[in-house]
Amino acid sequence: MERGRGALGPALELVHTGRAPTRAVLTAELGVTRATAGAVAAELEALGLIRVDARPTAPAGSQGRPSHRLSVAPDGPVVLAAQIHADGYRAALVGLGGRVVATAPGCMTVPADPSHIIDAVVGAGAGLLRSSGRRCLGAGLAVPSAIAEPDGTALNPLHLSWPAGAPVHELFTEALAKCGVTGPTGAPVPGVTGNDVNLAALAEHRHGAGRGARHLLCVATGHRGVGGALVLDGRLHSGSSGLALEVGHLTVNPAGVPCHCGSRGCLDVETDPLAFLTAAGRTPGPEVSLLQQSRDLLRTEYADPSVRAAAELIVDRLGLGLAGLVNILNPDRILLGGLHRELLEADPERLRAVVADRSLWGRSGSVPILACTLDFNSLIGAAEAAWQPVLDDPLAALA
Amino acid sequence: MERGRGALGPALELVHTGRAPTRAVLTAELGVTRATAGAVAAELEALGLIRVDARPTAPAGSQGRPSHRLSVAPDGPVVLAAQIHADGYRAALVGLGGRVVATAPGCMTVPADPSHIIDAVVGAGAGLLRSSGRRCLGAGLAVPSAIAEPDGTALNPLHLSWPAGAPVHELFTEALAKCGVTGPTGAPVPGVTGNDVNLAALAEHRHGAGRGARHLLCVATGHRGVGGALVLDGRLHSGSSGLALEVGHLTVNPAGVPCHCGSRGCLDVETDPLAFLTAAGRTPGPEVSLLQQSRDLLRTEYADPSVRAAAELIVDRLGLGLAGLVNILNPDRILLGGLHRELLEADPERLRAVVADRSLWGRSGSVPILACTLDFNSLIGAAEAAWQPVLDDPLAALA
DNA sequence: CGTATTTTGTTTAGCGTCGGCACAAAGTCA
DNA sequence: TGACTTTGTGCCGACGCTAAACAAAATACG
Repeated sequence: MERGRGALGPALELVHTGRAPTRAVLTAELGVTRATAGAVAAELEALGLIRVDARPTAPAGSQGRPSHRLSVAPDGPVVLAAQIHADGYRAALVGLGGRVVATAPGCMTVPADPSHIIDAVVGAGAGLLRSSGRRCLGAGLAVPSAIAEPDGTALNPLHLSWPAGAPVHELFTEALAKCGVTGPTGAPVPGVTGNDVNLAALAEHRHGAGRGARHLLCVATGHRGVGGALVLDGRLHSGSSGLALEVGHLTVNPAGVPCHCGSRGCLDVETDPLAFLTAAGRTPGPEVSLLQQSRDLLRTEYADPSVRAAAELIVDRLGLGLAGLVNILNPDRILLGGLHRELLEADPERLRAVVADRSLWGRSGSVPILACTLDFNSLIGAAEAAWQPVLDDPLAALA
Repeated sequence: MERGRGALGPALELVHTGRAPTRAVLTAELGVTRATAGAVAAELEALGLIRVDARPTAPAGSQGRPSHRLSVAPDGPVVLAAQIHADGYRAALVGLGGRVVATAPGCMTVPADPSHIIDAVVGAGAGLLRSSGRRCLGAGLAVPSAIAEPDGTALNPLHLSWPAGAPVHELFTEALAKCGVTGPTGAPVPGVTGNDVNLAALAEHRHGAGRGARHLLCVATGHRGVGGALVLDGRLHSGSSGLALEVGHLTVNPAGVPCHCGSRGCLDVETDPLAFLTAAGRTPGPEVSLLQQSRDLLRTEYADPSVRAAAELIVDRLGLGLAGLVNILNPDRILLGGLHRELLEADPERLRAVVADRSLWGRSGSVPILACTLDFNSLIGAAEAAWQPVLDDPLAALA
């Protein structure tokens, strides 16, 4: 008599996100009886997804029977996570709980042809799978471009020198089949594809600085342009065709530089690494990434008045853009990544003040603005997206 | 053995929105067996919420056994709907299916003191309830101001000359108790309060031009300023504290007039009725509302070049604002109300072209932009919000 | 005109999931 | 050592559904 089938998914998600360290809190979080929570935990353990400690652990200074700790199975199944960025690609195996199980050395090839690069990164992931010998339940790919749904084409892979409309999802699926990345049924695992900032936001919500937020807004800039993402009640909001949160074309400087969108003074061109370097009077070199150059500048020469002034200028513009987003989305937390994160950490108060001042209700209850905390959050996010079917229905996903 | 308790709410919602005209389609829509759908329908009928026709109706040119029509119970329970606007207030009783059962004559008093007006409108509604003798299950109030959640205070009741922060929800709840608007338990019915544009969007989604949209964006202007609303998967998205979709401060004219928000050229001041009248070179008179004046001008003098030019100017700015929202929210449908609706109908192609041109992915797949179709949509929306608990769990709401 | 077909609705039996409850286990507190 | 607190399990029944057979009411067709 197997019990707790309906609660299986929610329960796994609670353990996955670390919100259910014991069966007792699982009981409370699920709102079921102890009997059900126990059965659910037993079934998840039988499925090889979670581990229930044999020995109970007594928390200091508490009475009652000590509870057995619940955790993600250390040798459980994994998903293949892949990321393509301006300078190369990266592949990894990620278990439940966002644990990186194995990583392929990050390759630094300029990703010219989409099909080659996707084959290469999936090949690297497949190699990790073979050498680790672990079961694979899914695969996710993060790409620095808007991905149209449901076709899965990359609409603006600007700094990848890919053709617009590249069929990323199709290529990824084919590569997974070609490289023999198969699931429990023997068929190739399903592949999910997404924008890197979107996936990073998902990862931060599950395992990083976004934990517990109901309406999480994420804004980041890595190379050129600015990306945004919104996680609502734990699910990525990607709009009706995957193109939501293209925040780069909010006007933040009416007298600013022209943007390819036809307007001028867009967030995209006014707050990215190039804008910062230019504002600081530096000419970017070709050797390292723009993000790296601006990060270095910010960290080593913040005392220089011109650098500081440039940072403040960018912060003010970013604040204006964030305020606009706050007026529209009313998030309960904002996370910043890439250069925006560095700018926040350089002067947290200035950015918060601008946002509070320029958003309509900022004074009454201002929004917490925090830095992303997860390393490789886009990669972890790709894994999260791949885990989603398992979290939604563990039994179906393992069948 | 009562069957179909869990599916009760979804089933009622399907009948409520007219998407389940017979038990057969109810079966299909719910994804359950005919047995369950039949039991659910029987139970809803027993609760007095829906009606199952005694005689079957045979659709022309179809074989098989003709089905019995499902409809909302004509003499079922109602909710009290109330609306306060710049020129007065309105009260009505609304049944399931958005049917207005009774209306109090719209009162045209300038609503100076919140407590008096709310007492008056609830009093009018209570009078309707007494004379109709129908059961009341809830009450909703639409207000032309952002309403902060969860406290229910009106943050910017600008054209009501109310104090900012007026405790609208509290006053509404008190008025309901004072006027003896009681539910099945004998206790005063719960009151829900919301922004008028938000509620209008909800109503349009359930019964109007928004039917079937998964991501519905609504933008409207009635008097001064511009309001927005977003309905996601059938639920109003009001942000983490009820303040989302304050779309009025998107920049649509960098060289425009200053706005009270500190910026200039905001949607709020560049596309409202006053902006249109001013652009057409007219000085607004005090006798009728700004909306009425601009509507009259648009309808009767559209041939006048200055009027037409003003309309096109406003349409271009509105298009810019909508394009910004499309980039951020990626809705699958846009609905316009108030003057914006009139402007759309005066020249649909121009607005659609501007939005397609200025939104990032507008060319590939442009968003349908339609006019609101429901009369008194804010009022109906207040009723919808009041019906929500019943739709979520009919048994609990009737207990 | 009668029979087959199609579609709708109902009845009955049964199963899976969960809650309720009693009981057991493993610690702290006095 | 015994009372208390908290965690975990076994058993039973209730509830909410599915499956499948049956019944009903129309059209289609020979």
